[in-house]
Amino acid sequence: MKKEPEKGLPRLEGAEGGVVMRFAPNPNGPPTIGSARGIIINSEYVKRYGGRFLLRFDDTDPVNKRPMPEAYGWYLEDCQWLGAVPDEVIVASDRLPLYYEIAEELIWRGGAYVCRCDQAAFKALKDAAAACPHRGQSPQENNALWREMIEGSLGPGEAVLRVKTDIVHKDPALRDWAAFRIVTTPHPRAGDKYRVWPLLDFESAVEDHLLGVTHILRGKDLMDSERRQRYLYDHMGWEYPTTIHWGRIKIHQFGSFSTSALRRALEAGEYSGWDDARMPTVRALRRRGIRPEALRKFMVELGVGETDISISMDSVYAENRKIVDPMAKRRFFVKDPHPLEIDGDVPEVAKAPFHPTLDLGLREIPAGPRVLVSADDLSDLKVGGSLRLKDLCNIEVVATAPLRARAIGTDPHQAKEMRLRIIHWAPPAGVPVRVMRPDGVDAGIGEAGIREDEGKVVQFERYGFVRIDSVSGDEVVAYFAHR
RNA sequence: GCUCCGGUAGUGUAGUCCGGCCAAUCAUUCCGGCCUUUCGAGCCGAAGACCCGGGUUCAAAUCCCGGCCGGAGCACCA
Repeated sequence: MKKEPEKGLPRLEGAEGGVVMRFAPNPNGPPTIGSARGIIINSEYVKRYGGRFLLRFDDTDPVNKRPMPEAYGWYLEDCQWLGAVPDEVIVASDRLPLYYEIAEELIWRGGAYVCRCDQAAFKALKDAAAACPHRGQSPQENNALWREMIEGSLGPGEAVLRVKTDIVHKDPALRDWAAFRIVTTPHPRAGDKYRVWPLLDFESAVEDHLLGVTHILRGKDLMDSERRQRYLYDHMGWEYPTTIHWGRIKIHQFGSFSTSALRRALEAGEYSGWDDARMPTVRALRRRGIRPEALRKFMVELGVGETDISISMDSVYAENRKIVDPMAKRRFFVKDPHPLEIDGDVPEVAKAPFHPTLDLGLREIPAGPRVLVSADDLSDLKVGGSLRLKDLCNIEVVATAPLRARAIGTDPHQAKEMRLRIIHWAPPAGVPVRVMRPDGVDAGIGEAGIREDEGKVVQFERYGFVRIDSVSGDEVVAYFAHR
């Protein structure tokens, strides 16, 4: 029996009655392209089956992956921009009392114990599949020690609460994992209100149950996490949600990156900000003029396979081009401008269409006997050679250095008959433009009308699509999207 | 060392659970050609893959075993 081919995302097991799904980042930086995948796929399933999409901040490490206060808002902004407004926002660091309650119940149920081994000692025992001396403590003893952890008579490193699993489990990764540890470093949000913080496996597992999450999408690297968490669910008599794993994602254009590494590079001054054109963040893509629909389409087509994948931004760019091409005005931008003197009849003003196929009207560009052409086109400007300046006139080059030509007509049909190469140009009185690209910065002169396009995505003809980021008194800054 | 997961064209992806419709889907990329006053868009065409070896079967991308390759976990990180 064969099924019809699925298009888009694969069916979710048991989702027919609606789903509750969450995206659960640590806000230690802004959302990256990888985060976008989580945001988009989770919210896409909720759209498809109905239900609730939750945004939960797993911000329970004040030290190693210290949350950034600004990042909470960034996630909200980027979710909204991606068309995934959460139905509810949960912040783990606001909810420690809830976790304490459950921890206590777990202790009384005999599912957890306070371990006072030092880290290395416990690891040695664990690797030998041997129980530590504290494993046999009674619930009463454990509860007393747990109180000491919370009340402060035990210091960091002196005790952790462990969930009992199977100390002889063949996979060492699953043996008696730590659920809480003592941290006295103040939390960016909670300050020094708490000194006992849950670890991911406890916090995430408990929240998923509390929130009624039905389906969890997470990285393959967290497969063991699930197996660990199931012990907790068994102790508590809870039912574990359905899980789906996906492989690691690597992007050709950005290589491997981690939020922590990006943060260090940023702090070292290597980037202008989290929305630097070179950054693999959602905000950087937005600034460059990538449309959210392009990202959604791309992510849905990627699917949710367990294979580790290495993707290229080319596919995102292709999707984006389809969206942006029909609406982007055309503009002239000349990179590395060189002056060109033209003898003869050159129109004082060029009238050029804003779009090659759509009727978006015409723009007027001041021209005259002196224009600028790009250094990239110099190789086509040889003495005796002729070409067409797009929307202006046809010329024959009479000299290089300095560059000089004579006008040989304005008719585009003539150019066509002569099979002239067509290049673009800019007026000397144009506006200086800087283009911030993932691979560097281009500078040049653009037609003055670009000043009207602030915030818009336009196409610099024969150069690529850009978003006009800012227009100041004497300069325009554009962010490069793609060709 | 122990444990877990994966391997379909350059890159992704469908098909794998329930073997035959798969001489293998779609997208992107690349290469030709057409069209176009942009090196953009559009149109047409082409190239390109089941990791390897055994086994089961009338029949294997699909099931089984072994190998190889890749990724991950074994944190008081997420």
